[in-house]
Amino acid sequence: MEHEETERRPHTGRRRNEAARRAILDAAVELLGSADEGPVTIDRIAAAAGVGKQTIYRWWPSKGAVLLEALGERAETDVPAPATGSLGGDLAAFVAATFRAAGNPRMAAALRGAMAEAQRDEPAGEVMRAFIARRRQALREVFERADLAPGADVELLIDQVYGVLWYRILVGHAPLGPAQAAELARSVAALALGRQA
Amino acid sequence: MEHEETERRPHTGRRRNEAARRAILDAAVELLGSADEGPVTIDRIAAAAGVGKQTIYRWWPSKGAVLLEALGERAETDVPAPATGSLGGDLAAFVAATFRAAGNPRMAAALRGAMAEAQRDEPAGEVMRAFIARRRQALREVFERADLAPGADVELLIDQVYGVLWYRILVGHAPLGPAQAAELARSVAALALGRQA
Amino acid sequence: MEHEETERRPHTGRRRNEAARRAILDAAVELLGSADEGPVTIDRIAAAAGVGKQTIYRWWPSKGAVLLEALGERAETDVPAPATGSLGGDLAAFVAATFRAAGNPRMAAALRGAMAEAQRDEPAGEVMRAFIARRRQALREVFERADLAPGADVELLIDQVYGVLWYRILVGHAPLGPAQAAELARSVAALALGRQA
Amino acid sequence: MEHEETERRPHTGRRRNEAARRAILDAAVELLGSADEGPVTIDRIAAAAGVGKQTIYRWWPSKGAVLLEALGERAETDVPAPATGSLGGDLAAFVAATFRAAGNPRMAAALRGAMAEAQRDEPAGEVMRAFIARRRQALREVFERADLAPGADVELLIDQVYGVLWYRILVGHAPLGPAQAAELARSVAALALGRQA
DNA sequence: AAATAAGCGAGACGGTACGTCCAGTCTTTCT
DNA sequence: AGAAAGACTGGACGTACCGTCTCGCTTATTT
Repeated sequence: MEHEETERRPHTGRRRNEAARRAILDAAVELLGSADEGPVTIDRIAAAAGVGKQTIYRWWPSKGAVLLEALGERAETDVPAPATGSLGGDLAAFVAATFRAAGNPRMAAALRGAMAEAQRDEPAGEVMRAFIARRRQALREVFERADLAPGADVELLIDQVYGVLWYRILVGHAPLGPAQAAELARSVAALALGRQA
Repeated sequence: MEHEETERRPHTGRRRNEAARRAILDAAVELLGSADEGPVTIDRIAAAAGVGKQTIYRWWPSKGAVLLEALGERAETDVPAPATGSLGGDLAAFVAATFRAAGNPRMAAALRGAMAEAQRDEPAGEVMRAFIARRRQALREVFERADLAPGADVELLIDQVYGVLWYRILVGHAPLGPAQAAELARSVAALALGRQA
Repeated sequence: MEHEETERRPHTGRRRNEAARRAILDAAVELLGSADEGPVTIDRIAAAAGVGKQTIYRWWPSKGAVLLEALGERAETDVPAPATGSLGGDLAAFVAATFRAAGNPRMAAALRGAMAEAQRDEPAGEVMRAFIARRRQALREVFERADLAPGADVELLIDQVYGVLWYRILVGHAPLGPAQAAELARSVAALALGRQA
Repeated sequence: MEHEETERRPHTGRRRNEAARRAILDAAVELLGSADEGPVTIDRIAAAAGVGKQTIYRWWPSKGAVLLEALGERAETDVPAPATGSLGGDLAAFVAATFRAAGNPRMAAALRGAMAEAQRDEPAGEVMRAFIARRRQALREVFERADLAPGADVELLIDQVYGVLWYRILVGHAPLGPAQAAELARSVAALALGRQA
């Protein structure tokens, strides 16, 4: 945890806050991922980030909000928008990247903790909804590029992709591998295009 | 403990008080549902049930386990197995009943709380998996009565039904009304039968 | 307690099990003595005696009462009344025997626990006062056999013997050896006889 | 973490709240004294002091330690060191003040509870020994000012004063009035000076 | 011999207090 | 003025005992 952060952010007063903000988010993701070492507490995030607790509460309203913002940043970079030219291809690429990111055990643990937090903590719930909305928008754009069957309900299609993903993350009854991603993409593409799965 | 000394002394001492068990489960659902009055604590469940805390901990490993067992019982009675003669009809009936039960604000609050609990508490997670497995089995039987398209993946179909349901319960971005139930049922039936949605 | 309401129904049913009573008292002393293995609880006494808890509560009003009765029996046999012919000799013998009994680490632990119990539990307090009174009476007889100085206050002399003993048992700031016994006996004898210590 | 940076950083962070410390000790004595209203619990001390439980456990190892520290402070002020010029006078004054303080029913109840606590709780026992040692030292100074008989054992004399006191507090078989104090002082002075009582 | 009365070991029960842990806030000191 | 350190209130947690209350069984007395 306490690597030599020596040169930057030695703790001087004044507006040196951006480095602290980064350290907090990084520590949060780090701790969320390594779930075996006990629960993720604010004290532990602060200690890992080399930061006072008050510095966390200055910028985020609650523990859950920190965790979700940390995850949001991560997801953004892990799932780039694909453009293969066909809905089937785009969907396959998108779902595969999403499953790959979420299938990482540390990330899965983080998402589970974040979703649990969002159920209890209203500020965290808000951050979760924003996070979810951004992810849905990314997938929506995939569908909007395509020539969908008449009557296809894009919101339901999005729900079917993310619903299956979250359901599996939270319950853990099925793996999140490439094969599962492909099959889900195929199934949803069939619904979208009005063709046989 | 339970090695087979069967023949002698099958049980000594006072028996488990079934009335207390019922009171605990009922109080748990009751409190989970009325989430606005602060968090659901073991002390409050015990007080509401007129029971000592130890009596709860004697029979359940954690708070979450109590809540989930309570929910499991409730779900069992709220969603009877349908038999309309067609997959479309059965599925429509099943999903409608499920959405109706889960759409009840108290039940939804209870399910959200229980799923959150399951993420943090390993014993609760186990009970949640058992609960989920029972619900999946009920839906599986609906599919197994029908003449599915070759290559239809029943487990994925089940995931799509419950995935969408849980995703909406937990994120709250879409209602759980009869119209939504019907549309989801139609969509999954199309996948199952290999026909156009 | 259950005196003879004689005429009707002299006694039906199973009789009190004397072996159980003995086992309970023995287990109590045993556990009181071995203080290192955690606190002496009713459950542990019952288990050690091979007896149900109810059997203890049928015959004693509280935990403390059991412990004190157990100790009382023990003390009775450990300190026989001496008769050396002189107050100095009798007192020396009596105090020496008392110190020897109370100096046994197991016995000391038992006495400490019993006195603590007596402070919190009224029934135990009563048993303690009875126990104390019997011990005082034994010592009083030693003084009454002697030719005391005029104005010697026997009750105060008794207090000085047992006061020093209990004080040292409870606080543990000084040993309870033969030398200490002899010195205390000499000091009190001097007071009693109105001579120089 | 804590390598020897000794020289710098004498203390960071919020300081111990002295007002809270006082409130806790005062509440403890207050509750100990009014023993009729049920047992003295940590929760009740905390509530009466307007303090979180953790603040108590941060500074004292157990309930008994709190009670004893509270009593120690009280005793210090209740029994000032006398200086009448003679051992008999000093002793009479000291014992009278001590009996008066301990004879107060609230104080007596508090002392009984504290001694009981000290028997069960090792940390409390330690605090009790420190308390006892301070009281003994105060009395020892009375003796050391005087011209004692050769061979007088000061420690035994102290034991005889406090032994009788504690014995009567704990067993309750005799009052703690001025007459009793005077008689005890006279008796111990006689032993100390080697004269007739 | 059957009926009736306890006593018994086992162990679940309602309660109460314990001591621990975290969240989120407040305060002190250092830079 | 802003940050780290860390004490603060509050409140839930899960554990430990107490003393009571059944169970199913055994042992004695009465009919």
